[in-house]
Amino acid sequence: MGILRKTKSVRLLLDEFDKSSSAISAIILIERLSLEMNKTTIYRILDKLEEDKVLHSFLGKNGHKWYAKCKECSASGHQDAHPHFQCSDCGKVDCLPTNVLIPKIPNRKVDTSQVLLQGKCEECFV
Amino acid sequence: MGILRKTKSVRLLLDEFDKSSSAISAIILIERLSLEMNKTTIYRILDKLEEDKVLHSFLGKNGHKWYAKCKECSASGHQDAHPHFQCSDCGKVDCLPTNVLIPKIPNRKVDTSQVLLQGKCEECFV
DNA sequence: TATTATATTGCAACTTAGTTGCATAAACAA
DNA sequence: TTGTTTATGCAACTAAGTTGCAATATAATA
Repeated sequence: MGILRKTKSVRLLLDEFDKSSSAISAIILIERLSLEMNKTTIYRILDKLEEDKVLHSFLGKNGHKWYAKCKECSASGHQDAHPHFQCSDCGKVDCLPTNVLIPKIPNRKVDTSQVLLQGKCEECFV
Repeated sequence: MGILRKTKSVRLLLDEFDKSSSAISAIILIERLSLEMNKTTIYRILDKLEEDKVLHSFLGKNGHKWYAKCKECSASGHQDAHPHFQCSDCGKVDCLPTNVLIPKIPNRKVDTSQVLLQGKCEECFV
């Protein structure tokens, strides 16, 4: 089951995602909210928000978990077929509005796909 | 610098990749070769083989590192634009010969791209 | 072949992202 | 306000991957 009670911790976490349009990693959240709540709480709330399809998660370049607000996810069945872009300079991660065409693979059933692009973001690419 | 000496450990590791056409995770190698060599040695040799473009690496579904023999990598500049497929049932990982078309992203420079597909593989998809 | 310089290995200890169990505290319905 | 259930904090744990260093194997040179 997902989120059942709107606690202070849930509100604080959601605030962070409302503040920025970029994705946020669990590590960054733990750092940012270290005075407000425990890391265990953060991991648990993130899990639930994902279950509730409020957030979607994916892995960044080091295999660390990132989260972003779901927009078109609920409509398309939470497929997250959009690519994620991580800047190799500043580390920032964004969801790209583009859709990547995943080719049909013979004899296999593709359920989910993750596309991670790396390079220079708008600010670091001068 | 990459591999300089053809040691017993290097040969044993390369043997594993010659035996199977699938990708192999560092964890699996550590398990398989536990009697032959130390995990530190395995991580170090994998690093060097990747530097030498003999292997390429990518992250599986849990953020764990996987390695596969390079085939067209050297030609295309080690871009690894091919997708990797991980079976959600048996866990096996393969390089797919297909190429995924990565769309141009305005105002950004894309250097590398990773595509991980998950679903049922040929054997588990009945 | 013996010697020597250098690369490689094993080991133990460490780092760190994420998880688990349990006692306590906060939500919320009645 | 009371009682039931959910959420939280804490400490301890798990596991992938890393680091420093002493010992060993490789390969070039004499």
